[in-house]
Amino acid sequence: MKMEKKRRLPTTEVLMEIDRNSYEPAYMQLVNLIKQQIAMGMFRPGDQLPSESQLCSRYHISPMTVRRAINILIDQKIATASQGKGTFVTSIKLGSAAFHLKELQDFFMDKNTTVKILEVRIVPANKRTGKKLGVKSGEAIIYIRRLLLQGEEPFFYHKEYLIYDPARPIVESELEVTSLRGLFNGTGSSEFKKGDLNIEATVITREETQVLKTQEGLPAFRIEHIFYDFAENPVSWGWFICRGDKLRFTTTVGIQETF
Amino acid sequence: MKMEKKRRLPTTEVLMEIDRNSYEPAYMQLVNLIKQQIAMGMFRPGDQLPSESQLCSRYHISPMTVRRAINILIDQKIATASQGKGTFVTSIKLGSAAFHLKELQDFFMDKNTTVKILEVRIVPANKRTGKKLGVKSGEAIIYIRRLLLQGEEPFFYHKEYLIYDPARPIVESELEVTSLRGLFNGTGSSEFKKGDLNIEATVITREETQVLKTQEGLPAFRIEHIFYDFAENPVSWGWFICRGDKLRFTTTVGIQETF
DNA sequence: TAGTGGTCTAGACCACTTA
DNA sequence: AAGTGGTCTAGACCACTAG
Repeated sequence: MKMEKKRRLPTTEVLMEIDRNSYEPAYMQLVNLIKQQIAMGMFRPGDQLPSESQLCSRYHISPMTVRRAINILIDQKIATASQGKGTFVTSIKLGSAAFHLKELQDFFMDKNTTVKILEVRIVPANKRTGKKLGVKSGEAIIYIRRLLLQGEEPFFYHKEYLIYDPARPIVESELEVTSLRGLFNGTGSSEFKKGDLNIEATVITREETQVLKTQEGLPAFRIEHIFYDFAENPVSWGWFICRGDKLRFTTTVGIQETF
Repeated sequence: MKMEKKRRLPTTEVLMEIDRNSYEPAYMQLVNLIKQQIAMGMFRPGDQLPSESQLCSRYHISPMTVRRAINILIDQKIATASQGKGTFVTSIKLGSAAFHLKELQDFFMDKNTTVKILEVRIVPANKRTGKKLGVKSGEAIIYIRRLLLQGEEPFFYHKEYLIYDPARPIVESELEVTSLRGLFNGTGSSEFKKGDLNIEATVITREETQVLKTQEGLPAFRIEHIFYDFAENPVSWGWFICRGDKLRFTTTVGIQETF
């Protein structure tokens, strides 16, 4: 069965050329052309792709253009190159799969999404929060609890501890959805240089049932975050709890259908 | 506070040059140089980076080399470019965060990891499995249950439904860890063209407590997969259940410390 | 009109692999 | 020695944006 396919498919050979008048750049056309050939089975995982010079003369484009196309295939994990040997089609790797929080972004961009501030307080840091934020136990920090709703329905519960800077008053707008939305799409003022994120599976606790209007023991995601300023000091530590039935992450490995 | 920093930092100016004798390619040196300048606060989110021609003359490298460096910054989501306007530093976006299954890969590459086949059967497809695998209800398919252990400790429970091809006997080796390991690092024979993955939060069911030696109701991840062959037909559908206390995904957004 | 990024050329030299 | 990928040059032309 496998052999039969391997023998049959190459007969449906495509002899496409690069269209120099297309709006689509030559290097992109080449990327898609090679992807299609892989998808059709003309090149199988492990097979060697034509060398750069072969592709140059075959499609009448310069080495740099071929190079660029191949680099794209390589960082899409579709091919690997090794100097002196050649470029080879990779087989699909689960290890290369990545789940994007972009799916979460949609929640935040939704116009029906609102943020309800449940609580804002200045509190003394305890041992744990002090350690996370790099301040001494007992120092004043800001504690915020938010509830994110889509329409009437709560789906995210957010707790956050922030460095308290007496010189910088807590601005109302920072507490609203805008600050969270900015974090997701990058339009915020962004005092942050970097953030560490962490996703765990968890279950809804009794406290969370109240605000999320759901049942104790149901599955949930816990997305923890620490954000650092440009001096590498932590300024925000907190986490989102999201009902498991409201969120899932999806992705694809292997050849995508982008043509 | 913010203004003060902005005024103070640029005085610590770095005047590094590209070292043409370095093992590190010029374009990579430029990438890291710009990253460092961003990390130091010389360029803040929203700021415009020097134009390509400025970078060319500043560092005495050709336009293509500058271009390459900038493209890297762009697809690392550190900068955005728009034609006619310039290249700008982005603020960090949660939406660009990605969680990699590479962390899972470590489990599979571990030498202590073993696979115990709990069950292999030819079964008739029911309505649901038939739909997933694209066969009629009642047609014969393969059903496999595996348990993955690290040392003595079970951490993954895997159920899989496979297309049954009478012409291709079930090879013993395919049932062992090798086939799963190959899926993760790409060394397998890989009949698959692509796979769709899906992660949900869930809780351990009664059946799963038996094999995973844990308690009902504890949090867990459920990683579902469908793999397609080169003709785009589904050939495998299944899912992994992993104890929530054994697995977490981590990632970083913003400027990485790669220099 | 001047400046920006986006693409592309037609080579060159190097490092590595294989025979 | 021949073939491969990896890097880089010194320009060119284009499309877009802004004053």
